Formats: sequence, structure tokens, C-alpha cells
Amino acid sequence: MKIQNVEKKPQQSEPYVCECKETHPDLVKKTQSQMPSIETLYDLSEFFKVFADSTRIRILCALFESEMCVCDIAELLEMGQSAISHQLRLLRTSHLVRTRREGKTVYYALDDEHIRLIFNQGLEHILHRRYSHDQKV
Amino acid sequence: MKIQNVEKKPQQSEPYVCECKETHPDLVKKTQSQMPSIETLYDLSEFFKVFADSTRIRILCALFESEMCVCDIAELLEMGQSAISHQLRLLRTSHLVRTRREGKTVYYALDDEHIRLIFNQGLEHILHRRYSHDQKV
DNA sequence: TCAACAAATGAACACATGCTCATATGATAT
DNA sequence: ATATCATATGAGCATGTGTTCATTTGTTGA
Repeated sequence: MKIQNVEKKPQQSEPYVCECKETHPDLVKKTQSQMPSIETLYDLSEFFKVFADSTRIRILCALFESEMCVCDIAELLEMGQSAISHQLRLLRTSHLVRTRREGKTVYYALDDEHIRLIFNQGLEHILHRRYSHDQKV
Repeated sequence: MKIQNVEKKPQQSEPYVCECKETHPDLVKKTQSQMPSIETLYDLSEFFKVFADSTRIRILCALFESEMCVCDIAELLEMGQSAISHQLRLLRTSHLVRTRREGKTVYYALDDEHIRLIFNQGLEHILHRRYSHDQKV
């Protein structure tokens, strides 16, 4: 909603850099030392990335019920076989699902029951939030 | 590792579409009926998306310790003020953090303690996995 | 050996995401 | 009022992501 650019930065010797004097260096230091390593937090974000797509979430959700072949899942989600297959590969390399071959058919199953817990925790959260924010989110 | 394309699909009346005869329609039907709605699962994936970035994870992790102003966080993560501010906005609109103004300074804090649980569940998972896969992941 | 079929995969594409840069906004003190 | 400072934000850009299309791979039965 910017109206106009009447005047651009008047006189300023060098480009503005945030060098806040108001920070709390002791708090920053202390927090820095108490946080998990940056690598761990990176891995954690990578882990959550797997859940950050509705197709993958739906695939996992389906596999909570039972193992299934690729075609089952594709039909269930009403999506192409290729799309499902690509996502299954990602889930496989993330060690969230495992495969079992039976003739031409490949069956996929959950490889990690812990997933169910995290999934449910998230689900609980959004359902609760949906209630308390009255569908605003 | 494809060698060569000696011959392309010989005689085929129409483009190949996966119409697997081997699917398990009853399983598909049953599972379909037991899964949460597609909207709910979409929301769930959106929720996990917030955790699916290392900058945001680190911000949340910092706020587990204490409320902080934008500059504190920027210094803590060694990133620009703008980058942090953009991410904080996302966290704000997702209702994961709340703000409190004190003069020129804006303090950010966790708005939802449930987050801590989900964070820890994920952390536990990757640490356990790291152990059992012996750093392969 | 080859046709048929389930699944996997590479390329291409359209779209989303995260950062930086420049600047705007809002608050305080002079 | 205006300079200063903390924070917010829009544009632009580079990179990442998910799907489709065309094709390959692997398995079975004729």
C-alpha cells in the first residue's frame, strides 16, 4: 500500500546495516550454547520436509492402514503412477517405507512405526487449532 | 545407465496407461473411507511445512529458551535481519509465535507449547535414526 | 524369445521458496 | 519536525520441488 517514493534516503554515508545496540548478548550466547548443533537442526528440517507435502502425507496415511502396491496407492489418491512412484522413492530413501516384491508387483509398507506418532501429533495439533481458531487457519 | 534406444515401442495402438488389473479395490475403498479428509491432510502438510526449513527450525529452537527480539535472533543465527523478519512473519501467520512490542523493539515468543513436543519427537527420531543407520542418512 | 504389464526413472516444465537489496513503517528522543 | 534506530515488506533472483511425458527396467506367461 505504498503511496509514493517522494524522497529516497537523504544523506547516508554508507549502506544501512542492522547493528542493533539493543540486543542481549548474554542471552544470545547462552542460547547458542544450549541449542542442538546446526547440522542436527538441518537434518531435523530435512526430516520434516518429508511430511511437508500432501501427496506424501496421504501416501503415509494410506500405508498406516495396510501395505499396498503402487497401483493401489495411485488409484486411492487418484493420481498418476509416475507421480506416486517418484514420491515413494523419496519415502524409501528417507527410510520411512520399505518394499517387498511379489512378481511384477511391488508392495510398499511403513518402515518405521514412530512415524505414526509424529503424524498423529501433528494431526491433533491442527484439529485442535482448527477448533480454537474457528476455521480461520 | 541406459545404453541405447535400439527400438522404440514396436506396435501399440494407444499410449500406455497404467490400468493395473492387480489392484485390490476393496482395500482401496476401505482405506479411502478411513483416511482423514483430503483437506485435513493438506492442512497437515502445510503445518509440517513450517518445520521444513532449517532457519525456521532454528528460530523456534531459540525461542524455546526465551523470548527474543529480531536482532537477537539474527545475531544468534548469524543471518540478516530481513531474512529473519520474513521467516518470523511466516511463523506469526501460522500462529506459532506471538509478538510483544516494547518501544522500538519487538519481542517474539512461542505461542504454542505443543510445538515443543512435536519438535522433540522429530529430534528424537532423527537422533535415534542416526544411531541405527550409523550416520548413513 | 517376445508381448504384456507393474514399476522406476530422466528430462522438461511450471510453480514455490528463501534470501538479498532497497526502502517503508513505526517508535523514540532531541 | 526530524534524525535515528528496530522492524517490516515488496521486488527480484536463484534454487528447489512436484508433476507429466516418454521411456526403461524387471518380471511373468505364452
